[in-house]
Amino acid sequence: MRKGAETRERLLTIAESAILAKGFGATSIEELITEAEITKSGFFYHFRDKSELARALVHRYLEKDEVILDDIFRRARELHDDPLHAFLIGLKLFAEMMADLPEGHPGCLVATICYQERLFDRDIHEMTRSGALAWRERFVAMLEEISETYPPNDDVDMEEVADLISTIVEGGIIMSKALKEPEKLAAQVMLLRSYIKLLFSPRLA
Amino acid sequence: MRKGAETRERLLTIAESAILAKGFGATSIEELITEAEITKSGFFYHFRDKSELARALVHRYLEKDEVILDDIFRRARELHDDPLHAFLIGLKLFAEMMADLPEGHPGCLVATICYQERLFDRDIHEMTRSGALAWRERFVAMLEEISETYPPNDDVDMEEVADLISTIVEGGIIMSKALKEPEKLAAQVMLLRSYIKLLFSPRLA
DNA sequence: ACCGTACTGTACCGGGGGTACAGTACCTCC
DNA sequence: GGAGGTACTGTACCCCCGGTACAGTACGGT
Repeated sequence: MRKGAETRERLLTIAESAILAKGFGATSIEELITEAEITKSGFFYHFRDKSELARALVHRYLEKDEVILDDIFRRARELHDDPLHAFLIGLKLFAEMMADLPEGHPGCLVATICYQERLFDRDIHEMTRSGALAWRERFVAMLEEISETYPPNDDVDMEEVADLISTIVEGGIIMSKALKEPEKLAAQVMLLRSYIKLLFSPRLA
Repeated sequence: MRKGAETRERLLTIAESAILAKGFGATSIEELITEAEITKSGFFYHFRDKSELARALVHRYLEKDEVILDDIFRRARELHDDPLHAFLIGLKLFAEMMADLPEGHPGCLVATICYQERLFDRDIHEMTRSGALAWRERFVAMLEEISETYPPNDDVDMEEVADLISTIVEGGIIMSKALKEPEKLAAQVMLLRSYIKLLFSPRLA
C-alpha cells in the first residue's frame, strides 16, 4: 500500500515533466519505466493505460494548484485587510514565486492538454475545463469584493478580469519559453498588477 | 514545379492543423499522406524528414502572421492619425478578426512548439524566438510613439507592455480552448484595450 | 529524343503501445 | 503459521508507425 503509492507518485512526477517537455503523444511508456526503474508490467499495474495516467496527472496537478493558490491569497489577506491591497499583495507573492523558479515555469498541464485536444477523451476535457472555471470563480469572488469598495474606472465585466489573470499566467509561460527569458512570466504578472491598480485606483476617478 | 508547390502547400496545411490538434509527436506522417492522397515516398520527396516539415511550417506561419498584423495596423492607421487611437482601433480590428473565427482560434504554432521543446532542434527554437521578438518590436514602436504624446499613468516598461499583447493573445487562445468558449480570446483582447486606454488616458492624470 | 520534376512501389528495420498471464517477494491479519 | 492481498517481475507476442533505401515511371517542357 505505502510502497505502491510512492511508485505511483514517482511515475506521475516523471510523466508530468516528460509530457510538459515533449507532449503526451511523444512521451513513451518505455522512457517513463526506464527512469522510474520498473518494468512495463509494473506500469500497467498502476495504470490501466496511458489515458488513465493522463487522468491521474491532471487530477494531481489541479489539486496541487488549488493548494498553492489558497496558500498565497490566504497569506496575502493576513498581511492586509483591505481586499484591493490584499489582492495586489497576492499578485506580488505570486510573481515572486514565479521568479523563484530557476529554470522558469515548467509549463501548465491544462495548456498542454488544450494544445493536444485530439489525444484526450471527454473526461480529461471536463477536468481541465472545471479547473479553469475554478480559477475564474476564485478571482471573481475577490474582484467583486474589491469593486464594492473601489468602483472600477472602466466598464468591464469582472468575470473577464478574473479570466485575464489565468490568461496572463498561461500566456506568460509561453512567452517565457518562446523568448527564453524565464523572468518574463513574473514581469507579465506584475503588469497585470499595474492594470488592477489602474482599474481600481480611486485617485484616477 | 507548379504542381509540386501545390502538393507541398497542401501537405503543410494538413500538417499544421493536425499538429495544432494533436501535437507534433503524435502526428504521424501516415495520416498526413492519407489526407493529402499521396504516398510516403511522395512526402519524403518534399521534406527530408519530419524536422524539415516543422521548419517549413514555422517559416510559413510566421510569414503569414506578419502579413496579417501589417495589414490590420496599417488599416487602423488609415482610419485615425493619432497613434493612441489608431492602436486602439487596431486592437478592436484584431479582436473582431478573432471573434470571426467560427470554431475559435485553431492555435498558435509558436505555443505548440514551446510546449514540446524537446522535440525540436536549435533552428526551430531560433525561429520561434525571433518570431516573438518581431512581435515585441512591432508593438514597442507603436507604444513609444503613443507615450510621446500621452505620458503613461503608471511607471511601466514599454517592452513589457508590448510583450503583454502577445501574452494575452497566447493566453487567450489557451483559455478559449480550456473553457470551450471560442469568444473568450476576443474578449480578453478587448480587456487589453481597456488597459491601454487606462494607461494612456489623459483624463485620469 | 531527352531531361528534370514529381512522384509511385516495394522492401525492410526497429521501437513503442498494448495484451495476456504466470510467477514471486513481502507484509499483514487472523 | 498459513491465507490472502499488494506490488510488482518475466516472458512472449502482435501490430502499427517512423524512417530509410532505392528502383521505377508518368509527364511536361525544350
